Amino acid sequence: MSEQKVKIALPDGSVKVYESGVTSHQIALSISEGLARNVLAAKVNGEVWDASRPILHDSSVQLLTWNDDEGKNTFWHSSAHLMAEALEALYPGIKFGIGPAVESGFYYDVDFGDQEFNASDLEKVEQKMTELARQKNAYLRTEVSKNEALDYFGTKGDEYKLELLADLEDGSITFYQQGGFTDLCRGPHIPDTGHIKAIKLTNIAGAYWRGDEKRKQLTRLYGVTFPKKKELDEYLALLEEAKKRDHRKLGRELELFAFSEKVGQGLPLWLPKGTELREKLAAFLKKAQVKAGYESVITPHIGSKSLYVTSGHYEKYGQDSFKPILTPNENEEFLLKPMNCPHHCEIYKFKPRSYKDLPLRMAEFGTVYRYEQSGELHGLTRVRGFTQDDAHIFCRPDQVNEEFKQVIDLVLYVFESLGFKDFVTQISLRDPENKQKYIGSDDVWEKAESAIIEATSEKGLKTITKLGEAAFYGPKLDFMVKDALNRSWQLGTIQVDYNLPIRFDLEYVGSDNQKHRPVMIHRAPFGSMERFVAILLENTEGKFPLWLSPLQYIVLPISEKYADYANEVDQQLKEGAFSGYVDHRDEKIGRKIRDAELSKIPYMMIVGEKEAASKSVSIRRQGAGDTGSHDLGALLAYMKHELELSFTPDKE
RNA sequence: GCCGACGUAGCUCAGGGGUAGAGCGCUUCCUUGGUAAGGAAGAGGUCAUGGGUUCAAUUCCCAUCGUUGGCUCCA
Repeated sequence: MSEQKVKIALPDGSVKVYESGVTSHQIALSISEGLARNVLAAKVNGEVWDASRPILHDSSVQLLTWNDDEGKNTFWHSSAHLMAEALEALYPGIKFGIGPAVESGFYYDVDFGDQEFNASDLEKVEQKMTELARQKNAYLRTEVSKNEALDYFGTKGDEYKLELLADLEDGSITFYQQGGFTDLCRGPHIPDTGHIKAIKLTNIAGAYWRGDEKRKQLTRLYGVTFPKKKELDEYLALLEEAKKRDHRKLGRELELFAFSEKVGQGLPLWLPKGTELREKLAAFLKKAQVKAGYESVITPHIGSKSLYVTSGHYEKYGQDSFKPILTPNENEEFLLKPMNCPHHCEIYKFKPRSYKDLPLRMAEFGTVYRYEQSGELHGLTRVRGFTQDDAHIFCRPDQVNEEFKQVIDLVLYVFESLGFKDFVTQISLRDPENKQKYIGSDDVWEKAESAIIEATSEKGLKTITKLGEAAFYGPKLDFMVKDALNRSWQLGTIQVDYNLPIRFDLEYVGSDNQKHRPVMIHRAPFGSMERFVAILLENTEGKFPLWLSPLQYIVLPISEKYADYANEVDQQLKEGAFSGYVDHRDEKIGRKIRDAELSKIPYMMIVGEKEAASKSVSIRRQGAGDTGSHDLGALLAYMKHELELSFTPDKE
């Protein structure tokens, strides 16, 4: 093999020979001109490279375009540089933090110094970006020494880049330059700014430098760009669509829940229909829990401060939580409960436990109160008073694995029954750099973490792992679901805890007649009723299956003449345990149908002369239009059948 | 908590230094209509709250409260 040739393996399995030093762009060009125009970067031996970077050795090459996630990523990262260039041109002397691509778009953190910048200036920046993009400036990669780099940003006076440089090793530092802007960056980048055809700067926000709230807050500018104007329009249309699924809007429209300034921030009021929905969800889970061997308990909303001193909650959160409530004369301190586990531990201690009693599975829809920072409150997803579908499993160490796997099954059953298909399972571990955030010894943490890792892998779950996301008393397996705007929320959670049993001195008598320490598994398949309902709303747009829908039917008489028959139908449905009502308004049928459709009621039953005469109803399913006339008795049987099916996943 | 934006009728929103408007909803009347909006009339607002500037503030300024997009946090 000559030194001058390289073998390039392409994803289709073909291998082609090129001159050494060939670029991905040239490879693309050898395939087709159109492809070459669209190539943004290339994956060379698994690493994303600039399309213009010479390939010197035999390699596998995957050309990346806008249709590849990595292509998009590169595109947006380059767009961040373009935005920085525009900003520097408009606001000389500003300093830059970091500017990465994110899930949909990019941002750059900027220190504007004394210069004013607000949302209304974004348009100006967009225009400048468009102007610079049209210049089709190439993104040029240069390798620099650490000293050169320090010198450049020292002269420029950008302390943020200097700080970033401090952590980098000499010999691995690259600059990228396009037009008049040079940035410290490991790349890769798209060939030139000309690819960026549609630009939208979406919002600005404060963001702490290096995510540290003790450090300076920079201005973060978010944006998104596309290679075609049409794609930007589609993206904006998608955002508009997402607004329709906003649970706060749906909660108001469907009269599910509300907030009142007078009651207080983050304290939801459940309206009758929302309560109906929530109670149906709770009943669904309770039924599954009875099958899985859980027992229900009820504990008070407050507990003596000493309970939380024992659990460690007071030490970890006492400063940031609602202050203790005092008895009037004795000044005894009570806390609003932030978690149910301490109460459940006390139930465990009610009497001596034998190894034969375990596992003990204690479930409670327990309402808890936490002082969440005001800036964090968000609709029903982040509130200060909420109800967990909580349970604690007290078991022997040899039972942890089996119990944990059974809980995974329960969570999967719940998710499946409610139609959540796109969820991510996340193993949330302790931050090894920051152990003082947690209680307990390394030894028990290792046991708990490996218990989770083993059980999830035995279940064959595809997981991601995040450090620093554990609870203070133990690691978790979290089930994350996205909202309408693609933001991830933790719903289900399962936690292994060796610590609270020690703190509460929980024991059981083993077969050896010795005292042993049980292990606790904390778990909540919904997470909280509030957040679960919120995410369910965003995922279903409020179009609930029959069994969940707060209103299951509405009877629509053609005119007031058929009111009696409508009432008769209503009565029979009520006797069949369905919830709904008759729309007796003095409106035309078209109007009644429209309103019922918009209220997302699953069954609309239209009754008029024909139906009254034949004891039938004309059925319209929400979203599906007229489905013809049906005998009332047969309909009731069908609806009951539909309910049965709903509780078994994988129907239809 | 921090940075930014916003707060006008039940809802969605327009307006703007001289004490307010639309559509929907609501009430009443007419209409008795067959599968996504029938017609008419009417009621409804201390323009979030508190200060300041001004002859005059809902409008401008400040603060507070609330909402919201992020950041940080999240038992």
